[in-house]
This record gives sequence, C-alpha cells and structure tokens, in this order.
Amino acid sequence: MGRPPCCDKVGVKKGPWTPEEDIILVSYIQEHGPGNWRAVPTNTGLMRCSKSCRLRWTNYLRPGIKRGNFTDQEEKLIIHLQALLGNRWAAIASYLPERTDNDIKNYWNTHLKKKLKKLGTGVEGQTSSGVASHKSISKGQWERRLQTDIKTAKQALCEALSVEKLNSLSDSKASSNCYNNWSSTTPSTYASSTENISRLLEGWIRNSARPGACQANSGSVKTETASSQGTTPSAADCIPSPEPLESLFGLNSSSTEGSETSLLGEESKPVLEAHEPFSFFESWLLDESVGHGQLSLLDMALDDAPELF
DNA sequence: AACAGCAGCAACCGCGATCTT
DNA sequence: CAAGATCGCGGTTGCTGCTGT
Repeated sequence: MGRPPCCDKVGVKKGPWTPEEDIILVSYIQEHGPGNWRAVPTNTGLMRCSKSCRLRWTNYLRPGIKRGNFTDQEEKLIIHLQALLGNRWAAIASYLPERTDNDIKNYWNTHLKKKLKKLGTGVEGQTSSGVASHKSISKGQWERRLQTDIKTAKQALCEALSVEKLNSLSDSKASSNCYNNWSSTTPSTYASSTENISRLLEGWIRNSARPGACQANSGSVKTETASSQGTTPSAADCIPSPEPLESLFGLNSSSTEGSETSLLGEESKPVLEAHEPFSFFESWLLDESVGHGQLSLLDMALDDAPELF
C-alpha cells in the first residue's frame, strides 16, 4: 500500500541552509548520486524534508550552476521563451542549463517584468499559457501577434544559441558551456559545484571572521547537524580550509569519476531534457532555423544528443 | 545616524503528475 | 487496479541588504 512517508513533519528544520548542511548534502550526493530524496534526510542525519534537500541541490548546489549576472542573450532568450511558453520556468530553464528555474523565475519577476512594463510590451496581456489574451484582441490580430511572437522568439533563440555555440568553440572545454554533454565535462562541472560551496564558505568565513562569531551566514540558524555528523567539519573548526574541501568533493580524483558520472547523469536536468524527444513545437523551432542560414540548431542538437537522431 | 521603504533572492507551500506497493 | 507516497513545478512568502529621506 503506497510508500512509507518521506519525512515526518515534526522536527523538520526550515529556513536558510547552513554551510555544514550544504557540505553534508553535497558529500552525500557525491557518494550516492541525486535521486531517492526520501532517503537523504535519513541517511545524512539532516533535519530537513526531502523536498527541501532536493530544492537546495537543484537550485544551489548542483554542478554547473551560474548565478546572477544574466547576459543580454540570456535575458532575450528568457523574454521570448516566456512569450512562447508562458510561465513554464522549468521548460525555459531547459534552454538555459546553467540557470535554475527558480533563478529564472526570480529574475523574471524582479527584473524582466518591470523592464518589459517600462518598454510597454504588455506582459499583462498574456495568459498563464503565455499566449496573448484572445479577449482583448481580435482573432486576426491575435494570430498575427502570435506569429510575430513566435518569429521573434525563434530569432532570439537562434541568436542566443549561436552566441553560446561561438563561446563553446572558442572555449571548447569550458565547464560553463551548457550545451556540451555533461558527462564529457564532468570534472569541471563538478568543480563548479565546489566553486559554489567555496563561494558559500567564503561568505561564511567572512561572516565568521569576527572572533567568537562562529555561525552560519544565516546568523540565526545554529549548526547542530554538523556536530552530530562525524564526517563533516564541526562548527568548532569554524573555518575549513579549501584543501580538505577539494578532497571532500573528489577533485582531481579518478576514483570519484564513476560516482560523478552517475551523479550528473542522473540528476542534471539539461541532460534529461536533451535526452527526451523534442516536442513538436521545439522540433519545429529547430527545423525552421536550419533553413534560414542561421546557426544550425539541429547540429547543436545532434552534438548534444546524437542518440536522438 | 536612524528609520522606512524597496528590491532581490532563497526557501516554503500547495497541487498535479508519476510512481510504487 | 487502487491507494497513497514521492517528485517536480509554479506561485508565493519572508528575510536580508540596500537606498533614500
């Protein structure tokens, strides 16, 4: 009869994650791979809901995540994909593998919405499905507008992707290249996870640089979990050095490659998306661009997911 | 310098889809 | 096949830092 409950509601910790918790989570996922989130709180001793663990991983700790500083191309792509797909942030995020849906959603709500409002592009005129409201405009107008939207979206998509492609050519092994097969860039993408943690810890170190101030960046959240876990730096250590972290994350270690591969293979949303068959609309989008002398998106798709074709 | 308002972002909540037993 | 748990997504909230007064 069904599965056992994922987590008890009682005693579940909420609020900002501490660096200790992050480290516990990352090291656990490095060892076991993402997925089976139900088991994560139990096996790690984290007093967090499995949902919270998954969210923390996908939105913050997952390898290959770029944070902040959205480029013009990304911005453009988001705007047009939003016009095309509506508020389907996960779908939009699949076109921007370095960005999380939460990040895109936040960026849309805080920056782009206002920007578009300022420009008078009428974001409000869209329904939740992303299509302009039928009620406010006649059918003919709506169809024309839809066609224009689609055309513009396609163009922006091509532009944005061609920039990515160029970047990838000039910096072919860069971990930030979102369209490379992740398994081929596993070490560097995993390193970027380390970078995430390192950045986090840097902030933590800065915050705890004050004598006696040995607490997480959230300030109010105490760190009882780490001290209960023998495998993680205790709060008393206060400032972990980067070297142990590198070993913790398995950098430059061939022995960890297997787990990393499975880790990325199982988790990374872009890969999952890329391996799924394109929707009719997406395929059409890609096909159309091929015939217009633009960057061959089909080539890109072939590069990324050869098994699809 | 102190306070209020605003903006940005991390995390939570609720719901539908999917999966497991 | 049904029941119930898990997963994933989108909307929303609340905290924190910044800016203006």
